[in-house]
Amino acid sequence: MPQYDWRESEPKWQAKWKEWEIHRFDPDSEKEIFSIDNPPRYASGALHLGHAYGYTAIDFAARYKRLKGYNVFFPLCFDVNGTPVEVRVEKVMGVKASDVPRQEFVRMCHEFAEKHIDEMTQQFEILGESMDSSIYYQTDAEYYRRLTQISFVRMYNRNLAYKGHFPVNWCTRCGTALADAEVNYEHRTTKLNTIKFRDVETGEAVLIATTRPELLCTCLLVAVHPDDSSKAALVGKELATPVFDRRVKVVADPKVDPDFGTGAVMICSIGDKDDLEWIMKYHLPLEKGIDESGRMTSIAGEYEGMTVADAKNQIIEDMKVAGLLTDQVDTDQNVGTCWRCHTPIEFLKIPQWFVKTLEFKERIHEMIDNIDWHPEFMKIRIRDWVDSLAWDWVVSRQRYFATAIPLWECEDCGDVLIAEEDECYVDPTVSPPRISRCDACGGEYVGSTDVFDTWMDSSISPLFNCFWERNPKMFEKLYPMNLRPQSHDIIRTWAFYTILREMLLIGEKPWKDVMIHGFVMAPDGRPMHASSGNIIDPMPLLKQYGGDAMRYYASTCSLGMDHAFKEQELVRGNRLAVKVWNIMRLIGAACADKPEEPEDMHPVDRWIISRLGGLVREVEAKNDEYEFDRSMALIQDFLWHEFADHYIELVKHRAYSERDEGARYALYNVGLGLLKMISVFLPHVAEDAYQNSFKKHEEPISIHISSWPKTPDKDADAEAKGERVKNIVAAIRSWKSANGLSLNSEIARIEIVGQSASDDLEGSEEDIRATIKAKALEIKRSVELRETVERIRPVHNRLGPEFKADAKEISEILASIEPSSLKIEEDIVIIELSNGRRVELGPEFYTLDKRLFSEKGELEQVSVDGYSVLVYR
RNA sequence: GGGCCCAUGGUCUAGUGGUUAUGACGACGCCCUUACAAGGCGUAGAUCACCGGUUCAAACCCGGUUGGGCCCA
Repeated sequence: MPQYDWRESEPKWQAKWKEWEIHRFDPDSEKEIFSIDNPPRYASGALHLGHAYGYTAIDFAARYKRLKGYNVFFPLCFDVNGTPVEVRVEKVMGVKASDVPRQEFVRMCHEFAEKHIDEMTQQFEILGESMDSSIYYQTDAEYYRRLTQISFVRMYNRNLAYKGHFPVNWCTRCGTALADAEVNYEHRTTKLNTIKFRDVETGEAVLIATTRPELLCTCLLVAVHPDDSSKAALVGKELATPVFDRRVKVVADPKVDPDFGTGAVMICSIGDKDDLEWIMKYHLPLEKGIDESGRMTSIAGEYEGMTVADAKNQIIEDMKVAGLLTDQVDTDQNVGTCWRCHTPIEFLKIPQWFVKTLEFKERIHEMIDNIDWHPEFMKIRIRDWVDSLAWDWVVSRQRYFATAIPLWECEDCGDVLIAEEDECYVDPTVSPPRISRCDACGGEYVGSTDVFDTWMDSSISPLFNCFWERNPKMFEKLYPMNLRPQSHDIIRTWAFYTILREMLLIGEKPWKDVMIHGFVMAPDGRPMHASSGNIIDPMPLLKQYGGDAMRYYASTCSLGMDHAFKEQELVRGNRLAVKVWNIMRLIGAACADKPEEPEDMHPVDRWIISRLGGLVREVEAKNDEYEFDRSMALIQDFLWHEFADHYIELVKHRAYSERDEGARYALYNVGLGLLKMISVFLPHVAEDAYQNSFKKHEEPISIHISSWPKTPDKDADAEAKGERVKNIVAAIRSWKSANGLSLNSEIARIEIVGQSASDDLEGSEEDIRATIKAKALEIKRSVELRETVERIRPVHNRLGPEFKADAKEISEILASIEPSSLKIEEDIVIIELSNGRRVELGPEFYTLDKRLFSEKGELEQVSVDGYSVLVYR
């Protein structure tokens, strides 16, 4: 007996798909396009479960749309930029970026990333992802970075980008500015120090609590709450700081929390965003106590040159010795940290390039509203983010491995010489400016050593995909794209920046739909973190279960939600693949020649065909909303139970020996329809089964470029009839099993008793008899046997609307009636309520479970769908 | 502290006003039905997180509480 072996099958079909080029986007085709703004995979090398799930969810959309007849644009792409690569190169190569010549370091980064790309491409293949290498890109290539630069030049020339001189988030370890989106907040415990300021006039001590005593050297102001009566006398006074003896004024400000610390707060330049607000509000000068590398400046006097942490410890020690520190307690704080290295950020005033954001909030909102968000509630998240923005987007970084900012600045007067568009791509640290001397002052132009935030590259992925600035005709044809798929953690970055950039550059939304998927969590439901030791490597799982099994896991994850990883779903995925393969093998055996649609078909044949049509419509509806978990649940339930357990069992007797055309036609077409729908999820086993059982009768070289199944009109009559046959047969099979009989054991005789049984089951008699292996089958209107009521059941949804408040009591009385004492006349049940009211209930308000008895006991009875099925052993 | 989402048998999960509350994995029992024992038929196992409210009727709608996740401050 042959068995499905995914180890052999999966690599075989992966190689064939490549050979056949079936995932190719055809730029010349007239077919409607479905384009996917695929997230360029970050060039880190290691595949994690989140990738395996996320890219597979996207692949579901790609494969579905291909079957629906679209010319699908689904690029293979990699993101090869930025600090993470730099950090890893520094670690792996044991170098520091600042110690190596700039171009040499950049070259090392390129090479490091490049090494991973083949491996990552292979990982995608193992997962059966249908990305197209003919529309490949990677973000560190000059063909890509050229567009980043052109887009900046254009924004600069339209006054949408500018150099700003105000404080920015600064990572002292990475030595670069960071956007708000790159700042994470971490809970930390730190010391809240109560220190003594001195009233200059009276010499009295004034206690102030602070977590950052090292910033005393830039203390500018002390604030108290205006309603704080105990501090009212201080307002307007002048205080002297400890250690540095700086003179600062006291003001009353409602932002002060009178219950925190001592109720008096010191304001320095610049400890945190609150300080910054106060500095703006009171027009205080900015003093630079900390430098770019995180060391104290000369303002800090004897602490100059120390790191922030050392300076803090030292100043606390010194104050202790001097008796200026009165108290130290633990306090929780949220500290902003660098997204990459988790170093606490500082606010430093270092000139940076900005892209205007704040003045476009309204237009961004309009753009957001014009996009379909899946799930819908993700729209709320991006709206909240837009509303919360307080600063423009800082796009310059003081790093190396990223797109160069294409401009030169005059050494003397700061005049900016921006590159011409046709100069791009240009690295101004290498290429000389086109004008050697500054027009204004004759000074020398020096190339900018700043690079772009890598989101400046990522946020034009739709423009790159649509051949912007390369092929206007294709751009017209492709833009806007159909779908942006991504995870929810980068709504504030990738999704937001892309909408902003395309709005500024094109004036139109980048995509019609956005699909946001969640995270794969550890099996315990907590996030996977190296520090928690709960990271699951998908590669051994892929080796153990295969690509289709991993894809099955992905198909169980609902859109937008986080999901605890469950290995049991891979087990189930394996089993489903085997089941699919076996079902299709049976069909192949019965359909050596292609069945034609016959004039007459049995009710069960018409039943399964009609039901498939309904399923296809439901699956389409779910797929169109990107709710692939819903459609997979529908498909597998139908395939395994309705089709395999019921329909196939019902027609086996006809399909083989009799070669009944109706059965073969239904088997073939329902089987192929199901196989197509499931090929979106399990592409390998679907291809294998297609090639084995269908290909010889079908045109398409692969199931993945075949057409989506047709949807025949609903045949309500056949559906009702088939359902009854199914239930009768299932009940008898179940009865056999319960009685310890093997399913192929013979039964002497079956009688099916019911008012309309002969009409209902017309044409299905032989399907029933042969399937349950009864020697004789008879259908009767009634039977001369004693009938007893076993149970009476209230119909709640009829009783409720009719009897309102009394419904509950009526239900209880009905359910409590002893069946043997029940009196029914003309189908009317009469009961009496506790309040004395007499109620007459028609048959619509209750159902009766009945049982037939033979005095001799030679038969058993099974109730199903209102029929009595009498089984004579 | 704010926004969004979630809470259903041992585990994961379906279920947006009336159901004997779905299925999967696991457990147990029976059955080798010539597509499949990686199968089939069953059994056990859930006071639907908690407290209030709306309603004739709530797992489902509303309010609150607790716990978890994501994002932000």
